[in-house]
Amino acid sequence: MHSYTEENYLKALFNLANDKGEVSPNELSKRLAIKMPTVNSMMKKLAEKKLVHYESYKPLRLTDKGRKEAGLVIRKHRLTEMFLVQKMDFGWEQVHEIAEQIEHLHSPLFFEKIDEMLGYPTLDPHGSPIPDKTGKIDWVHYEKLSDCKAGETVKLAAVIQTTDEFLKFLNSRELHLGSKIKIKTVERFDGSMVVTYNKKTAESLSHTVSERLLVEKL
Amino acid sequence: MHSYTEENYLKALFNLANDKGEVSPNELSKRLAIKMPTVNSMMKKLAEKKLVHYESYKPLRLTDKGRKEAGLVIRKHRLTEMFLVQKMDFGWEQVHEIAEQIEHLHSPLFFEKIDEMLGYPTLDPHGSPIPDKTGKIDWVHYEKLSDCKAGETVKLAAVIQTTDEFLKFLNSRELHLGSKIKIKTVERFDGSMVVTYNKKTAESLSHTVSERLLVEKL
DNA sequence: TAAATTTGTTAGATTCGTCTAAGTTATTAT
DNA sequence: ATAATAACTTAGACGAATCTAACAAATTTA
Repeated sequence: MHSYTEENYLKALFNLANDKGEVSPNELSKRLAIKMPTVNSMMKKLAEKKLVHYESYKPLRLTDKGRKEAGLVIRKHRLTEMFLVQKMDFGWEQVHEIAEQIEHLHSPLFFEKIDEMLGYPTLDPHGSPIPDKTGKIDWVHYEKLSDCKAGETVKLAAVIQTTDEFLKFLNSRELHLGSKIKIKTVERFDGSMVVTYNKKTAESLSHTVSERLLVEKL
Repeated sequence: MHSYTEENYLKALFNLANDKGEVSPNELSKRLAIKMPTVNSMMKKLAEKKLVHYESYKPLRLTDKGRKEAGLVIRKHRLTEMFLVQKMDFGWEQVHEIAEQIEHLHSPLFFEKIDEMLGYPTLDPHGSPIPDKTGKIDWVHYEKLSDCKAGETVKLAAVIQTTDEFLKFLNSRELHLGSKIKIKTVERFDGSMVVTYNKKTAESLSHTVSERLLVEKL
């Protein structure tokens, strides 16, 4: 079993991994708000445990084992978020903090029960995929709303970089997963969009917002 | 805020306290399965924090502050147990382990929600009182079944020393909180009792069992 | 390409919670 | 009442996870 701390490093490595699966020590240090030397020594420790590939001055990569462990922690996190929203009536902007703690519980029974109560969900409340019991993620390809063109109609499928403030912002605009969005115009200048959704009058979305919204084309 | 570890010491002190509110370092050491010197230094630390009264070679006592903090941890534990049983359909013998972990979460919101969903319960699934939001316990006086006499009819109100095995034993005998128990005979020799309950034929309960069952006289 | 900057590493210190070994005080038993 | 035992304390070590200071390598910029 891994410590609370180790689990957090694994999760961060997983979440930061680019298409090559590589993460720089510096990125990791910033993400965790932990100084580089600490990260460095933890990477050596995780390398000892065969969870991370570590070589001096090279990017970090999770091993298959490390990726699986990370996936299982993320699974617990996302199942928990789903449970909090669906069974305990929390808002999608409230659940991250709580799930950050519950994800570290050691109780297969507890998470199996949650999974069952939820009907074995595959997506969390923000539209992110829930890893399966082997830690694997079934990646679905969505497009960023910011990559869509005027005239298209799309459905909001997932939200990324889900900070508290961003989710509250979406709440205030009544934008939810599943919202059907029609793109009226796209500004050349700043990439902002005018859109309509939910029978409402036109709303303007900045590029900062639209690149964090993942959509499915209809 | 107190650490996970400190919370466990406070809880153990609370649970071990006798009528004088005193606990010996040795008892505490045994309960926590932590060696005496470690307990000793932790007591000094908690004394620094004004959570424990500590004097060399004297019994330990929680301060008012310490008792409050302990009560609040126990509150979270018992609310959690109630939630697991009532809302997640766990058995009363399954919830202790999970609650031992969840009790250390730092999220007032989470526990308030649980409390609300449960309708502000005052007893946990084993009949133990749930401390209020100030950490205070509303002690109710029940009698031990072992102190009752032949001919009496009582209602099972609470179970103490609730180990896994003991609760499973009660399950196997179909003894639940609320069961109405008629005491047929009491053995002089070993204190065992023959009782009937739940329309069943007579069952024999050893003294070891009956002294862990708290009852209300009817 | 050489200097400046950023990134990464090493070395050594600190805090927390634990331990063992050894000594001291209190309690129990003879 | 003294010896034996049990309870308690002190001293010192250790691993985990963190830090700062100083140095080394890689990258960027001039």
